[in-house]
Amino acid sequence: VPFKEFAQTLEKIEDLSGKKKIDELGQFFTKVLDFSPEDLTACVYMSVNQLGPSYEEDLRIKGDLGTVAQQSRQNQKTLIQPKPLTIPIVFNKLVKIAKINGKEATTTKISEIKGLLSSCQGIEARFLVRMLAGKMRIGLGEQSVLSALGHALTLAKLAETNKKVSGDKLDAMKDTNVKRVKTAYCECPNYDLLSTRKRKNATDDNGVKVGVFLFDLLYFNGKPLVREPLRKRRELLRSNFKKIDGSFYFATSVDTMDTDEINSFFDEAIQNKCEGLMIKTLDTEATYEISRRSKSWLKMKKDYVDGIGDTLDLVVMGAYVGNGKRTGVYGGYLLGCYNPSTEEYESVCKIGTGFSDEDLAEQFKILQEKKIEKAPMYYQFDPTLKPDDIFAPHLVFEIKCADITISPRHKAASGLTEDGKGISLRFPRFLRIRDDKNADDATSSEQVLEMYRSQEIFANQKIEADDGEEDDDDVVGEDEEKDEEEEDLNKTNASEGSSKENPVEKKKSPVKQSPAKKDAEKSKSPLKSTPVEKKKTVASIFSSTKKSVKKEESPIKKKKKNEFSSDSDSEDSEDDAFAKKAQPKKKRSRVAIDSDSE
DNA sequence: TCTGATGCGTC
DNA sequence: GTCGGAC
DNA sequence: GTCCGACGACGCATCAGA
Repeated sequence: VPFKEFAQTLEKIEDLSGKKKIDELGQFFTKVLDFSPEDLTACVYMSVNQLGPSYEEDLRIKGDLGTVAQQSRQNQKTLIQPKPLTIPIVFNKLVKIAKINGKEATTTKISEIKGLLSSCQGIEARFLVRMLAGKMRIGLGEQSVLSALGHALTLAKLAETNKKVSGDKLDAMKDTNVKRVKTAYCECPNYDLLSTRKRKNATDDNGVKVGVFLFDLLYFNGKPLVREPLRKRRELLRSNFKKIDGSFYFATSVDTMDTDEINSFFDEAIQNKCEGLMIKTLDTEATYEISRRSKSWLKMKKDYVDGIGDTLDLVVMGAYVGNGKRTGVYGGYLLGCYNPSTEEYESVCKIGTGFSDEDLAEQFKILQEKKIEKAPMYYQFDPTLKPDDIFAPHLVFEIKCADITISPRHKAASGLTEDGKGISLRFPRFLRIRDDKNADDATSSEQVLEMYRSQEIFANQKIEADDGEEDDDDVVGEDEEKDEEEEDLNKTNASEGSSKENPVEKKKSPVKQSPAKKDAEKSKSPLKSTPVEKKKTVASIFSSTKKSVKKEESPIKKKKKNEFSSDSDSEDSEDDAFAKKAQPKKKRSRVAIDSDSE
């Protein structure tokens, strides 16, 4: 298969929308199957920008090679046209490059890449560069590639048997084959967890005890269990494996249909330092599907509830230029809290999500007038966080986060802690601009520290209380108290003023969906007492104890905030880079050939 | 050989 | 991990 | 409801450079 064909397909896909992307790729795969089926594997991998199954040894091209690739592009004199590239040539070359290591590895890789690039013609270079940069940006990912494969198999089969089928029938056949492909994909035991992740010092001498909490069984004695309902998988898990104190446990769980029980269990989980619960159906739609969100696996976390969870008002110290669909506006910001005693702003976190396109456009405009030459003395941040643009303290963002953590990079409250370590936020997201606050009204360093501490105290109080007992039952009873805890949660909210424009706190459900199965039934589950209308579904709740281990997640649609947003200005930055001159400081360009799931 | 920076994976 | 946008 | 691609903190392993 000529590489050019592939590149042209990618180009088309980029311009198409919706299902047409899948059709296009499906047709390409069909052609491949027809002409040189042996190339199909490489084609599939390259479509998802991988060099092999992820359980195999790391086949990732490292170093800042994406930029190298871009830059070396301009130096191509292209005097003679080398012979055309093919899929296997490119694929094998990339694998080879990825495997180079040892002394001079980077230099060798660079020259190999230059070589490959100079063989490129026309459109080929663009996609090669994108592959090296780790971002294909054609709006087509793993799920769509699987669908395309299903389509291709259908078409190939039909061609082979010389059958003709009409529209609806064809679509139905495609659907079945897509399903087959996806099921097979789930059943192949090539999950990441099977690859031995090399950790040099597995014995953790930080005093932190580490344990594995088993919660599912997908493959046993050579048989995939993916199509079995959770109840059965769990039964097999529990009857065939043994708990080992200190290392292997079964995830703590409760089987119930009662939302009060769920709420109690949730509270308990939080007190035990868990992030929350996974709520799963035991029997209905309870098979296992990877890489997917569904209603039969729901995540319940405290920070999903409006008005609960940590909220801070932080000053925009600087911003970073946006990439991809954020080109032309800022893609993220550096935020800080205010330390009144030193009159300094100390970085707390960067922020890059929660914005609508409209938000970003508006902010870009506002901030142009606040730009200053260089970071003032009273801005405290790690050099590695240096923003592309720096602003005078002015704009204040309200931010929500899941947790407050000690940070190796950020400076917040670093003058107030014993060890001089700073504080940062886990999973920060933008809520809105606080027009009503000046920069020095922002959350103070002291408040940030206070929030961190009360979070710790909160988590500790229960642990101390029942220290010594339980801690390792696989089925946990329910809790009793819970009201005082919610108060504590509220206390950590630093945006007192919020209520101003938010007289009525719309409480959002703390439940979101997760990967696994698809449609089940409707279920809404407010944290506060209100019982839930449920059909016959049984909920099974998982959580781990103490220093928890967690997995799985997913979002449920929020409310719509602004129904509208100005057109997104996606631009092709590397193409621009070709046209112009070497992109001067394209910091942080990722250079893996990757995609983080198999 | 050591160390600081950073790639890349986890959440 | 979170989130918004397009379909 | 799905899928995709913007973006977060942080820790380990690795590599360039001393």
